Formats: sequence, C-alpha cells, structure tokens
Amino acid sequence: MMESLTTSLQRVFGFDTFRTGQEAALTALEQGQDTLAILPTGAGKTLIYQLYGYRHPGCVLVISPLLSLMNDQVDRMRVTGFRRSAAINSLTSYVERQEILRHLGDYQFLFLSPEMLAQPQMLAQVQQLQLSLLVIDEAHCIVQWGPDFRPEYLLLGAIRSKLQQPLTLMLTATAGKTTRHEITKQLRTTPAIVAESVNRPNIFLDVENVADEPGKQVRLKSLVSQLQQPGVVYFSSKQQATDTALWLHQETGLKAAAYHAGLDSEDRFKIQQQFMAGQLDVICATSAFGMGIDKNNVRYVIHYHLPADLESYAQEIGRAGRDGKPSVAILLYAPGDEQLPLALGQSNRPDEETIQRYYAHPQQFSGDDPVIQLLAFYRQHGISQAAVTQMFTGRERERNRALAQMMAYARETHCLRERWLAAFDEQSPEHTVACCSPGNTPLNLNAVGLTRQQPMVTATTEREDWVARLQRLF
DNA sequence: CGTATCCTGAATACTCAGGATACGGTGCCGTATT
Repeated sequence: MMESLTTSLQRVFGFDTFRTGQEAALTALEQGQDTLAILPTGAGKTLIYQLYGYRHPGCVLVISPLLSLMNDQVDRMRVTGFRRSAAINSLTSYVERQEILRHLGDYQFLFLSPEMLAQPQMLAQVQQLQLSLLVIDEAHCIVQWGPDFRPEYLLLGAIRSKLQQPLTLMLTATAGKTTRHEITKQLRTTPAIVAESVNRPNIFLDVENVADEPGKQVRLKSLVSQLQQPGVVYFSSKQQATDTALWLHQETGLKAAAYHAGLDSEDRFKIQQQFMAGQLDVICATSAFGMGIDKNNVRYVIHYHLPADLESYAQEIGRAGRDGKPSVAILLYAPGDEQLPLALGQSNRPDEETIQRYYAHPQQFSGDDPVIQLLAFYRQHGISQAAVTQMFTGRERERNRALAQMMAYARETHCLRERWLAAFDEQSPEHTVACCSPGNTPLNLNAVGLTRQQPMVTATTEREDWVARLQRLF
C-alpha cells in the first residue's frame, strides 16, 4: 500500500501540512482524475506535480510558456533534490540536447514549450515515454495566446490524444468560467476543478477618472511620487513605457526603468534582477513583465492603459502585496481608452474576407504578415476555412465580451471588488472603506495607508490598526 | 478605432486644408545572413 500524501510531503519536503488546494488537487489526481487547479501565485502549484512525480513511476511532462520559467524551474528542482529534471528548448545546446534525448527515459521531469512538443520528431520521442502526468503550466495561455498569437497552444488537445490521453494537471492563477470551459474543451477533458478565491483582501482597489492624456500624466506623477515604493506601472505601448520611465525619473528623482519585449534579453534580465533586488522604485512595463516574477513587497500596481480583460487585470494587480501587507491597484481611465485594447485585439485577427481569399489563393499572399502566418499555420494543419472563420468569429465575440466586462469595472460606481469577483463567480465580502474607491469617489491615499510620509508599522499589528484607523477617519 | 505625423497640392511666397499613412502587446522556433 502506498504511503499517505502527508507522509510523502513530510518525507520529500519536510512539511507537515499542505497549503490550501494542494491536497485537494493531489487527491483528485491520485484518483485518476484530470485536474484543473486555479491557485494564486505563491500557493505552491509546483509542489503538486513534484509530489505526484515522486509517488508514481514514469515521467512528468510539463508544458510551459516561457523559456525563462522552464530554465528557472529546472534549476530550482535540481537544487531541491529532483536531479532527474531537464528542459529542451532553443537555448539548449546541440550536445546537451543529444545527451538528454539519449537518456530521455531516465528523466523524472521534462519541460517543453508547446512549440517544441508540436514538432514531429520531438513528439515521436515523447510518445516512447511512459508518462505518469502531463502538466499544462499557466494553462490560461491556451485561451489568451492560442488563437491569434501562439497557435501551437491549440494543438495540445490533439497532441494529448496522440499521447494516449495521459492524466493531466492544468495549472493557472486566474480563470473565469469561460476560460475554464475553453481550457478543458481544448484539452478534451472534463476535469476535477480545484479553485481558490482570487480575492486579495490586502489590495485596495481604485479607479481614477481623468479627462485626457495630459490629465493622466499629471495624476500618474502625483500618485507615483506619493506612494510607497516599489511599484509597477503597466502600459499597452512600449514607447510610452520607455518615455514615461525617463520622465518619471526626471520629474521625481525616483529610480525608474522600462521593461518590454522590445529590449534585448540581456537588458530585460538586468532590469528584472535590479527590481527583484530592490534597486528600482518603479518599473514601467508592458504585459511582457510579470509571469515568473515573484517579488513580495510590491506596494502598488498602476494601469496607465486599460487591459483587455479582467483576467489580465487580475494577473497584473496580483503582483502587488504578495507579502500580505496593504497595497493598492489603481486603474487610470480616460474616456475612449477602450479603443486601444479593441484595436490590439483586431490587429492579429484576419477578417472573413481575408480568410476566404487566403484559402482560395494562398500563394498570392506575402509571408511577412503575421496574420497570414497564422492562416498558413492553420491551413497546413488541415484546419478548414469554415473552422478557422468560426474560430476567429468566436474569438472576436469573446474579446468583446471580456472588454465589456473590463469597462464595467472601470465604470463601476458601487463596489469594485464586488464587480471584479463577480467575473470569477465569487461573492465579495461586505464593502468597507478599506475595500475600494470607484471612479466616482476620490481616493484618499492616507486612508489606504500607503503614502511615503506615513511609513507602515510592522506587519503583525498592521492589519487591525489599519482597519481601525480607516473606520475612525470616515 | 482614434490620434499623430507626414504628404500633397493649391494658393501664395511670413501657408494651410485635408487626405493618406503609421502606430498601438504578448514568444516560441530555426534558418539565413553577416
């Protein structure tokens, strides 16, 4: 008889108890059920598949969206005693890759990107393995990136079938009802769902209405110079992230840097390291910044532009206050801001006519256009014109719905938390002054307890004091 | 979709109306080129 989960936990990690969600997910997996686990960052999602891998013979195959995540994870696993771990990706040298492939059957944990796994040679190798578990890390990427950015994500369902439907664990920090539905539909399974609340009570929510672009800049500068550091300001434009980092530094003297996909990987790495080490006050970033960032003392996340949906917003504000201390998420909204996410959503999407013309005469199109590259991908994978049309139509409808939900948050006049959590089918705790400040109410920074003039007291006494202080103030 | 910038042509030469165009985000992979 196999030892209990708790005994394994004790033996492998030296912990006596599981964190919320871990045990439920493991229990479902032990019963042979595919499992979708929606757990906040820092809840110990990797422990779930590490422990499962420890308890069962065969290989745990982990599909991960980013090379940096993969490589960090392999390093961490080797340090903590899981030495039979490897990643194969474009950064792997030829020699190293040959070495791993020669002993592939000996590995307990193998990390691949969807693109790598989709390659026929690689898939053939993996088909030879005895898989104990297939893990889809950051599973929301299937929905967020699949259709119009990284189409290999949409092949995972077919690949899973070719691997004889191995037991599958899907991991993410944020997934509303439609995202959950889409993930499981794509992966062709009806899993057990283990979901923790996405609420983050220590993050004060705020929407700030401004008249226009200059008004937004003024407000941003004022907020950034008053708030406790460090913080993150999100943009939907690389240029504006860069310009604003420089401007904020000049205007306020704060140590500010920009982070986006236009920087070379050396700079990206350096800036990320500096931020993690506390050498930066504020990072002006695009959505490129975030996954895999686990800094616990981020005090504020400001959105200069409107995110495309509440799930992205939840992911991004979730990077504040990991230490449980009071933090704030501020959305700056100017009339018409919804046009930018709308346009971005359209930019990678072919219209019906283009699809029709491409399928009729594919050779007449230039291969440089990313939209055409997507169509070429789907056509080469035998996906019909009708299916592609239907997919992009559905995608458009879904993006519009998601943006409308985001707009409803921006325009909310009653309780932002209630509005936010409703998108994840969650009830909100009762609204208090410590909860949020919608766009129609002014933000009192002192009330949030985050101004630099009023440094926070120590963590243990903070929570009661903070609520009590707020109650008195109002 | 909407803003900013560039371009064009007509009228003027200390210019400007209005149209065309570019910009706006996320990452794998591997091949061709320096």
